[in-house]
Amino acid sequence: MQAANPVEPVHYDRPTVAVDVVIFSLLDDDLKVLLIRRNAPPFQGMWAIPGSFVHSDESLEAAALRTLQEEMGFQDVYLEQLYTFGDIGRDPRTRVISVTYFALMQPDMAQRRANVDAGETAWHSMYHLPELAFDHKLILDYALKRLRYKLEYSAVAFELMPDEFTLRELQEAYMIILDDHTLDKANFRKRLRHEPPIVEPTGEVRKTKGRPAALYRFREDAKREVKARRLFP
Amino acid sequence: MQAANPVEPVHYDRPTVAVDVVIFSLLDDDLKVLLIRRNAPPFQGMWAIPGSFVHSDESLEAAALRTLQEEMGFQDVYLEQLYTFGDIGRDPRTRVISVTYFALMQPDMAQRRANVDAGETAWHSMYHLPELAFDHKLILDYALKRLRYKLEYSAVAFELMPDEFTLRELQEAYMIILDDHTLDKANFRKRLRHEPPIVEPTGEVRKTKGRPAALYRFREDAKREVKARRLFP
DNA sequence: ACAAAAGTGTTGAGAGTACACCCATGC
DNA sequence: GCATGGGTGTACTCTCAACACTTTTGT
Repeated sequence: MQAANPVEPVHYDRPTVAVDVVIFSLLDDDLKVLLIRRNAPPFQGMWAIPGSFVHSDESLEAAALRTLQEEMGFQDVYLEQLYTFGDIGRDPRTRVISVTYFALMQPDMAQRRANVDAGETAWHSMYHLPELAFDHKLILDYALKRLRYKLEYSAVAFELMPDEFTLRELQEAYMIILDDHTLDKANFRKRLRHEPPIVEPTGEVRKTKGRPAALYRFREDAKREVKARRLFP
Repeated sequence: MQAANPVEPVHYDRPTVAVDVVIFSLLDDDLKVLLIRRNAPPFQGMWAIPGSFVHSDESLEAAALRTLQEEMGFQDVYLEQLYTFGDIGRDPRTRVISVTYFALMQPDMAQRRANVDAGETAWHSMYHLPELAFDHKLILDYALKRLRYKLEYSAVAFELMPDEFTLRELQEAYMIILDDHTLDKANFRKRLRHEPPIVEPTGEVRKTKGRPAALYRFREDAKREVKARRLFP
């Protein structure tokens, strides 16, 4: 709105603005994304990322949180803006600009989803996606790229893990998200010990078959670090 | 437009959508950004990032390119989407959602700016910014962060350099952008030799006082790489 | 010869990788 | 004891920062 000659924006033909939220979770040893089946044209019967139109009295992030509330029944998750898609033909009905977000949800949250609204929603594996409406395949590809990328340089993995976990479980999470099941156990753990350390033992253990595994939690300062280090505020 | 129950978006009260473009260039051994002085309220007399409202028949990128055309008279620059700002009160007149871009411009381009439109535009040092309208200070801070970040992992610097340059000039560019004038010459050059090499000698030299310096250019494949490696398409 | 800037080589510390090994528990 | 997974140490390579050094030009 900062044209050289500022004119009241109302003179312009305005596009519609939506938010779409890519909601990730780790369930059943797989990386899942929440999708909604469309029950009306266009793309009727196909799956889509949950979204809403942005109301004029709410911020973009508020609209994304409202979408989470509507689909999941709560909104305390990690949320980060992804990218804004605005090509002309992306919605065949009318011009829609979509500000996309991605959300990371702990598995216990993901499971107590109450399927709040009437629509048919389901977790889908990112590695076996159904046919998607609009340009949503593109959005998911991009979201995955960003998630993987953030995994390398920050401690976002925490947002997808339960409060307590073993180091093997954490390593599994990395391997699932990166789709690389060859990570070396010893080296993975060495990286966790690097300064500053991001996990700390709880003192408890989890019994498995074999030697019991120590339980860990994420350090509070590491969590703060994730937000501070955001390159995309 | 992907709500669980798709409704024609026209039912909603729609915000206005703008693009704002942060245009960087290296001039006079300084990192500069193009700003426009506002000649009407609000924020009259303050400086702002160039921008336009998005027309309903153009993509976001097209709107950003049109803004460049209007302010600079041409549009062949590096352009990348930055972030979308949509808080409620950011424009006191009405609700405006701003999709921001950042552009990198070679110095010869930046100099032949014909001050195309009537508004007062000027290059300002990123290190001595005037008071800015709206939330534009925030946008600039973020753009600088992203530029610095991209400098580390990709070869975007090329977009700010002339076609031919000496290695010292390239190092100067890095030091200006990173605001770190302690880079080691030998180590800087070693990094440039890493595979894959991103510069190649032209065979020409530039006379300075002292030993003449070999001229280099960026390799075409390195330029392509910059776009391919975009984590933010 | 000297100043000025271009350009290179050497060294040592630390990070990443591959891989082998030891430890605690249940049966 | 042995299977099962948890947990660690070592040795090798590679990257990178620090710094000293050599080379080519103009005056």
